[in-house]
This record gives sequence, C-alpha cells and structure tokens, in this order.
Amino acid sequence: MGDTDTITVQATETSMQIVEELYDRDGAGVTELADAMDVSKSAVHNHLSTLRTLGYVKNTNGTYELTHRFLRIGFGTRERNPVYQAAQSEIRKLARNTNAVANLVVPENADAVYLHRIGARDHPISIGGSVKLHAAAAGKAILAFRSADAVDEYVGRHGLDPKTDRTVTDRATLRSELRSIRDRNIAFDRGELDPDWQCAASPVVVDGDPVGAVSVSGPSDEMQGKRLEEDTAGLVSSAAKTIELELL
Amino acid sequence: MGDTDTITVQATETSMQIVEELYDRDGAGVTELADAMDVSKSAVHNHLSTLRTLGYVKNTNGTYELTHRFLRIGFGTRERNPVYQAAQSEIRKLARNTNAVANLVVPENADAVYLHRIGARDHPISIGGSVKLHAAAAGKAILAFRSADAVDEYVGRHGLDPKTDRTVTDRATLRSELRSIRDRNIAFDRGELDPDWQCAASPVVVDGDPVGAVSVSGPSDEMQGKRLEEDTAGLVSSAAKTIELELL
DNA sequence: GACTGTGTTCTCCTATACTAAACAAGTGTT
DNA sequence: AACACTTGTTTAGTATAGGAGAACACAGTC
Repeated sequence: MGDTDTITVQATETSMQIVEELYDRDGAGVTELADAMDVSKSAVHNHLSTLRTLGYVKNTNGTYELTHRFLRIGFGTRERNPVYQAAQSEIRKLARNTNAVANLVVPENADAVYLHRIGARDHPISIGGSVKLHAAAAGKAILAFRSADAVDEYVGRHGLDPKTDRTVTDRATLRSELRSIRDRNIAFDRGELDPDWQCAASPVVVDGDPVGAVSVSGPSDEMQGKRLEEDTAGLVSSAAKTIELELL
Repeated sequence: MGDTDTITVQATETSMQIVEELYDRDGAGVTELADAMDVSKSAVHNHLSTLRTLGYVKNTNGTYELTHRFLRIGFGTRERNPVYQAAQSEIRKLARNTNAVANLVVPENADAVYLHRIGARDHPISIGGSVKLHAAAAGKAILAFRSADAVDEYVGRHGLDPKTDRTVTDRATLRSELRSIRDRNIAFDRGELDPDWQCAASPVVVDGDPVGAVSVSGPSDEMQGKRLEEDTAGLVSSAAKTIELELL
C-alpha cells in the first residue's frame, strides 16, 4: 500500500523527457538534448526518429521541434470536459463585466489547471498551466470543499511550498482560511501566487465535489479593496453558481 | 536514402498508442486497452502507471484518462508560432466581417493543421485537427506556392485521397488549379472536404515560402456564388496580405 | 586540407519491456 | 450470503530490443 514510485517503462520516460525538453527549449538538436539529459546521442536519436514517425516531432532544417499533434489532444480533452463546456460562456461574461482576467480552473491531482482564460495580458500562468492548489485563490476554493482528510493528505504529500512571501505556508492558517472560504463561498489571493496580482475565486461544487473554480484576477493596484472584495467577489460567486446549475 | 520505416523504440510507440487510444475512447480501462491494441494486460498496466507518474495520465475512479498536460504543450507550441501570433487579431476581424468561420492553417509535413478558428459551430475539423493539403482550400493555397518538385513529391508520397466526391484526385487537375490559385492568390473549396461546406482561402507567403493560409468557410447554402467568390475572397486575401506584412 | 561541429549508422551486450498465469478486489446475480 | 464473472494488479522468467560507444558522413570554418 506504499508508494511504488518505480517507473517501469524507462523508454517512455526518456521519450517524454525529450518531449518536455523540446518544449522548454523550443526545439533542439540531438547533441544538445543528449547533453542536457544524461543519455547517449544515439539513444536520443532513436527516440527522436520514433517520435517523428509517430508524428509528434518534426525536423525543420536540422533542429527537432514538437508538432501540433499535442494541440489536438490538448484541445480535445479540454473540449470534452463538462465543466469547461458549462463554464465557457459564463467566463466570457465575467471577463466583460469585471473588465479583468477571468479564469476557469479544474483540479488535477495536486494542481489547479487553467482550462480557460479571457482578457489576459501578462498573466503569470498561461492556459494549460498549473499551480499547486494551496498557492492560488481558485485552488484554495477547491481545497476548501474537499474533506479534512483529503486536505491533510494533500499537505502531507506536497507540503505548502511558498510562491511568494504571502503564500499560505502554515497548516493552521490554511485550515482556518479554508473554513471561511467554505462559509462565504469566496477565496481571495492577495499576492500569494504573484506579488503583483490579486484574485477572487469561487468553487464549482457538484454533488459535494469541487470539480473546478472560477476566478477573476487583476494587477494589485487595480484589483483591491471594495472592487475586489465586493464587486468582483459577487460576480465571481454568482458565475460559479450559474455553472453549478448548468452542470446538474 | 529510402524510407526507413523501422520504428526503433517500440515502448514509445506502445505508450503513444495508449495515449491516442485513451484520447479516442475518452478514457478506458486496462483490459479494454489491452484488447483493442494487441498487447498484454500487464504491459498496458506498466505503460499506464509510467504515464501516470509522469503526469500525462490520471486514474479517476477506475478508468484511466488523459490529463491536461497535453493542453499546456499544445497551447505553448501554438503560442510560439510566429504565424499564429501575427494572424490572431486578423482572424478575429475576418470572422466578424464575414460573419462566418475564419481559420488559420499552417502546413506540417503533408497536413494542414488548424491552428486557430473563430465563429465555428459544427465545423468538420476542430482546432489542432488536420487535413491532407490537397483536400482543403487552405491546403491547396499552401501547395500552390510550393515548388513543382515539392508538389510532385507530395502527390507521389501521399496520393490524392478523396474526402468527398468533389475532392481533387487527378494530378493534372490539381496542377492547373494550383496555377490559377497562384495567379489569383485565392483558393476555393466547394464541398471537397465536406459536401456541405464551401471555403475560400489565401496563402501567407513569407520569403517565397508558404508558411500558412487564411480561410473562411460556411455552409454551402450560405457561402456560395458572389458572396463566396467576391466578398469573402476579397476579405480573405487582404487578411492574408496583412499577416504577411506583419511577419516581415 | 586538417579541424570542429553536427547528425547518423553500426555492433555488442545487458538492462528491460514484454508474456503468461496467478492474485486481488469489486459487482451484481441467484 | 456465497456465487461466478468482472475488473486491475502483481509476480516470475525469458527473449528482446534499447542503449553505450565508437566509427562514419557531412557541413561549415579557419
């Protein structure tokens, strides 16, 4: 019943590592990859040509790059997500009404994944990106509606790593904050993820299960005080409620 | 110099096949996958647990599903694409002005990949999806600005598979059509991809290289005659020109 | 024309990814 | 409840095939 962290298929690990490396570097050559990872050139070559014949990688004039195959898979899985389907139009309205950045987030293991965003300019995280649940308003909103045991397990397993000096790192603080989030159906993030961003979020709870969260964020100097705590918070929580109804 | 179709890393092939299978089935169990592919249950299990620890697959109450990790990669690579960057706002305008579906397509090997779309309802292909170059207006627009040798090689390698009974399947017809596309900077698709859709497309050519194409499509009964051949065609080709300038 | 830098190919060997069968854990049926 | 009949997981054990490493080809540079 312990964690068997043994990765069985090592070749898969290598291949996916190559994919991630190609992503991070926005294309790379064989030797560059072989040096970066600790694998021989020939191994990298084998994986690359395999991935190429499978259509995930292409070789544009010398450097290997990822193809848009990932876009198809990524978009497709998002499109099928019922929460995304239900939230789409509501997020759009929210962005228009708040004149700020509106997000939809869903939980995935220990992370809050940004499935949708409208109105973004220089938001710290892009669509498809993720943050640890405790480090953002939307994540906390989700965490608040999980069982106490589940929260304990989360903290035990992943800790409370700080993203800024305002991130919640104390277990007791988190607990009491989650309680108040549960009471008011609203979570706030005042520079806990990015010092210059503030955010209000409300969970989407279906059948007792927090399946996502809606959030609106903006630069700290604009999004604060009454505008954050009353105007934005109200719109966010009513948007979440609308989505919940849609999902029944 | 022949085609070495030998896939070297078989484990990678298996893993990616599992990913595709999971995508097609929208989640599946071990035995279901093992039956569908021709692999033993335990092998599938190994690959799945590997992909899970790597974060590409999750196990929601019994069935394995893809995570949104692919969204991050897919979105990221799209975001970095200079053509996409340059075209984004132009596509939006185009959708608004034509009141139809506006697309951005880029070539990837033998396919035209849909990188962007606005105004779609039931379009035959979704974002991230792809069509063989000869089977859609946008693809033909791209093909038209490749060298004659490249076109010959394309036909030789991939043939001219029909998608509908109007798809170009004859080499000579294709050749002459490409010539007229090159002259007018506009390609049409009258039910060649989907019998109920018509489409006008214009290539984005940078430095003699067709790096993408803009297209507008609509249902055959709406998008036809003068509206297709003059109004839409004009807007499409000027949008493509604007994008070209942006890319210089 | 020697010299770095690529990517590709080759061969040998061992790590390793499969198969098969047994095991566990749920589900639902009588 | 005990029953078969699912499912997923685990475990040996063997054949396979993936990886190391050097040699090769090819390009560009001085």
